[in-house]
Amino acid sequence: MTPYLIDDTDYRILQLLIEDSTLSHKDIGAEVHLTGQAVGARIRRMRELEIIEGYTIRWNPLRIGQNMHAFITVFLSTNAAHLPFQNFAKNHKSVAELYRISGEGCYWMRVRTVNQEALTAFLDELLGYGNYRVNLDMGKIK
Amino acid sequence: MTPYLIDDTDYRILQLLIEDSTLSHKDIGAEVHLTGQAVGARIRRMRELEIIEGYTIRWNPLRIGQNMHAFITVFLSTNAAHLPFQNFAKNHKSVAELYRISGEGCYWMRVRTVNQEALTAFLDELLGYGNYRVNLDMGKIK
DNA sequence: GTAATTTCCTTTCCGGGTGAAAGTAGAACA
DNA sequence: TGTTCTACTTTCACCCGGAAAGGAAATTAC
Repeated sequence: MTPYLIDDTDYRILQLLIEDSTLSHKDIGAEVHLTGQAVGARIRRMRELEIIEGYTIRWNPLRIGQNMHAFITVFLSTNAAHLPFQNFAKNHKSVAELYRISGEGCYWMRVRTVNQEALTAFLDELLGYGNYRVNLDMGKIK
Repeated sequence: MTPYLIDDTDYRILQLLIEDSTLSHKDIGAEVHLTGQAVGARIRRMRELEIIEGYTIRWNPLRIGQNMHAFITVFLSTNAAHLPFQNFAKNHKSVAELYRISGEGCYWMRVRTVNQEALTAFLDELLGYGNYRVNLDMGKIK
């Protein structure tokens, strides 16, 4: 499969970077049969096209005591509730991700807190905007 | 809040790296009042503690035609279905994330496909293991 | 009270990665 | 055949990152 806007080589470079973004351009080049500089140029192009949005790290919240990880579906009954809710979620540091969704519910979000009390406190706040359904992470499989 | 195992300086370094892992140790040091080498040592320590698991990129699947993004809750009725399902999900490239969950449902997963047909095909396969509830991403807010 | 140890930092130094610039090969097209 | 464009390689200079050595402060033992 050759994706939109990029060729197979770009796609392989992208996959390598997703796995390990510290790979040197030279090492990537050895994989895809290019010089490091050519790889650099392709990466720069993908950044300009905003295919690559930035560089970040994979990290483990559990290791620093962020022990609760919840998937929450939010149900809002009135139109007026949307903006206040969005502001609440955007500004709350426990909300790691937030999406508008189709299907059951209005929003889906990923929430992380240090412990159960903090999650309960979060849910109490959330009740001010609408109803919710919570699923707790009981183990990452993939 | 000072998290488990690491001090405030480590935490600030971690946050900076999450935002942009290409920041030089020197620049991070300027933020947290350390030399680049001291920052490097702290980062190395966090890697050894597996707080930092690796370096990766933030990228936009939409830009290369990965147009469908779905949050799927899976319901399995029999014990025997779990292992086959896990193998299916682990090996399927459309499954971006997979968690065991508490609450309604047995598993939660994030699925990305190029288009609606591919998602439908995926769901047809999924039916071989159990039932599901699908929510489509209609817009990322955070 | 003082010496030894540990921890964490800074300074110094070297290998190697990255980006810019210049040059080259091949495809598209009139 | 000549022109242009694109994508690559080569070369070069700069800066980053890790290793090693040295120093300051806190902790522990006697």
